[in-house]
Amino acid sequence: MNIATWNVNSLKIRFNQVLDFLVKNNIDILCLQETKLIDDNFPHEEFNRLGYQSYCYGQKTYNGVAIISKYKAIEVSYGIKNYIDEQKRVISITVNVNNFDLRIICIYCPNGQSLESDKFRYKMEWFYHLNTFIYNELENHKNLILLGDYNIAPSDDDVYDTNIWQNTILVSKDERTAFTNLINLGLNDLFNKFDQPKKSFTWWDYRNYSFLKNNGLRIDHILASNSVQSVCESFNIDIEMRKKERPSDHAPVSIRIKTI
DNA sequence: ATGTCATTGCATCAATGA
Repeated sequence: MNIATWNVNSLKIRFNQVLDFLVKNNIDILCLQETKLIDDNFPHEEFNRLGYQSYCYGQKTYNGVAIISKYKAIEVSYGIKNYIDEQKRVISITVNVNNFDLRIICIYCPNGQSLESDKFRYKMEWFYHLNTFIYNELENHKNLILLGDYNIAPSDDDVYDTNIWQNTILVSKDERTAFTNLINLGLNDLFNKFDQPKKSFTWWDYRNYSFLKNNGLRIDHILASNSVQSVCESFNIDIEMRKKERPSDHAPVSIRIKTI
């Protein structure tokens, strides 16, 4: 079973690339971020035609998340439970595959802009509520995967230049603590389960030929509970999609898990 | 490297967010 996450930076613009990615990689479940589509405009029929169900939680202009799945969801939930947030950043589904209940949570974490900004305070508040939410989700779902754009590079290995990326947004101590706090709930960063090339990144700024120079950050992550980690067979960052014409600034990240 | 890209509103570009 192949499960992926991708910040597409507008599903409208990236639609054909998404279809291509799904088919070429035989993706079973894809989590999307920054769809930038209201739910009325979501292309459910087109995904249907390829054999996928789709679940969306979007808004105009900004944010927006969705899950595309070959398996029909037995449960769908929107947002972070008990946290009122106008920004559409979280959607979760449960699927049942061969009597294996799998909880998939797709997240688009706030960027935070700069450490002094109101947006940073919102980011920290948001992660606090996400943590409580995931704690509760883990109580109810043993097999859980949390995928998406975290807007946090967890360690200095996850940035191309530690001189530039030091005590700034995406790498600050507080943000890294928020990431560690999620791990401490009983999750594993599946990137670390396998040997990875040095300088593996998932996002490159559109500016300054960043991708050409591999000036990137690893901010898109797949975290999984122990039971899911134990059946995970591979982890891949698909940088080919970042090489396409008119690409997203993020590359898709995917895993393969043994279906029980 | 604040030298790109996507969206919106009312415009044939500026403002905003990432």
